Amino acid sequence: MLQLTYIREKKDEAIERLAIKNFDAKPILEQVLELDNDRRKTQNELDAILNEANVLAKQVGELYKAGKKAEGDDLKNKSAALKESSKKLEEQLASIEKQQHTLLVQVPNTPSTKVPKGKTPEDNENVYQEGEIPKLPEGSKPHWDLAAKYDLIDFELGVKLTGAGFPVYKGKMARLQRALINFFLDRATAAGYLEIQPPIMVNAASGYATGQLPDKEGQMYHSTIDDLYLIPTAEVPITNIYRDVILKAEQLPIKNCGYTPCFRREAGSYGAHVRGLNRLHQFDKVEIVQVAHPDKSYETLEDMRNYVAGLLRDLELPFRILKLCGGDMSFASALTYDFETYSAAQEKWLEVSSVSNFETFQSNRLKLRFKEGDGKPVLAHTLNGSALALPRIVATMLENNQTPEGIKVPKVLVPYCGFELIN
RNA sequence: GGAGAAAUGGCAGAGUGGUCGAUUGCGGCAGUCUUGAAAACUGUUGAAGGUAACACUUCCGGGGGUUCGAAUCCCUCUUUCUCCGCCA
Repeated sequence: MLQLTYIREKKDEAIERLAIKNFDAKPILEQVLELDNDRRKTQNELDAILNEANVLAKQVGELYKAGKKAEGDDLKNKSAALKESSKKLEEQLASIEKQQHTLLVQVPNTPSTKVPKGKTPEDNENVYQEGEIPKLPEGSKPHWDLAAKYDLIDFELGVKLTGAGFPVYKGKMARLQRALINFFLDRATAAGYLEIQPPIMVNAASGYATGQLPDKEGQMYHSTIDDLYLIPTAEVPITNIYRDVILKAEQLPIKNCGYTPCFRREAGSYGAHVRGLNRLHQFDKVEIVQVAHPDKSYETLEDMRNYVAGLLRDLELPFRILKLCGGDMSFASALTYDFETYSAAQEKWLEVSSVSNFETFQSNRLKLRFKEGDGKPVLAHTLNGSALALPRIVATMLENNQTPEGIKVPKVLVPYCGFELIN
């Protein structure tokens, strides 16, 4: 959610920047400001009346104490009249605030000045590429065929147990999943991230604070009996740790990481391009989250970008980094880097990580602030990134590393899984 | 799941209808003393809205109510603790 003071002071800048996200903010922001004027006017009126009522109430008390009952009763009647108008104004104020909030939550975050213009993924800027695109020999297979050939992943069994998009990993593949999770967590802790094991169900308040609710309600699995949601990413519980928190400036930056399964309903996305591991309802991911000082958050973003690049390098996967254009960015992000690995048998790039700076967009809703000395609390910046999501890494790994003898395991994972070859 | 108790500022903990945004202690910050530190002493120390700055308003777990007036009384929800039951 954008900050009201920002809209008030820099409306034109906000409109201009939101245009890069192809969002026409003018009408909605003007309405917000109009409501803001109403809000302040109403608040002032209400405050004046409440003040009068407070003064009267005190006087009534004093008069009764002094034994002047008749005069006290007189003031009481006066006070009762004030109450009616204050009640009316309170209702009015609440309604204005609600309208304003409804509008505000519809406005996406303003993109950073570094964000390229554009509408579709084709307009994303390819800022970096590394690693050789492997040339696979004749007869190479996509990962779903390899999974079947070596009995690694059973998609049909998942359908029997749960439904489509809930695969069953078996034997060496299950072990490899575990190895990847441990490898990612070890790397993150070595880089200074505190490991967190959060709940994988959250309440509605958490969903609202990180922005999954209300607009993406349909994307989450919802246990209606207890009104809890299965998390779509560890970002939700880990970021919500800092909901309604005022930190000290010295505590920044805060670096947390966590492994969780992630659940996504992904309603309405079916077809050939989601075959195999490409898109699942349940998958595993290690997430990194940082809370940063506003002056440092873009440095932090570059750190996180380099960190993720290092993971892919160590896994020996060819990858590229895209700076997302305005049209392809998420609602809440100010700047996003997407990481894609090249899946040689499918002959396409697969998104494996997304690293973003949200600036104050999340912290405004979270009320996540920090204090410098005796200063006023200031909103902190939040950032997060996948480091990494497993399924597409596995897909790329299986396809790119296939040999006639079997599938080679990257060296860094061998100590974690205890084998060099899947056959 | 059943019975009882509780929820107050960073923490501990007073406050049961009137001047309480709240006694006090600890912690934090500033100062005095000291070469410096500690100790001691003095002062200061929540958040939101609002204002040029004041003023003013709101907040004592959340929501609602009674009253001229609520941290204090009532209703309701949530959470925590104790006992019992069940259980990995």
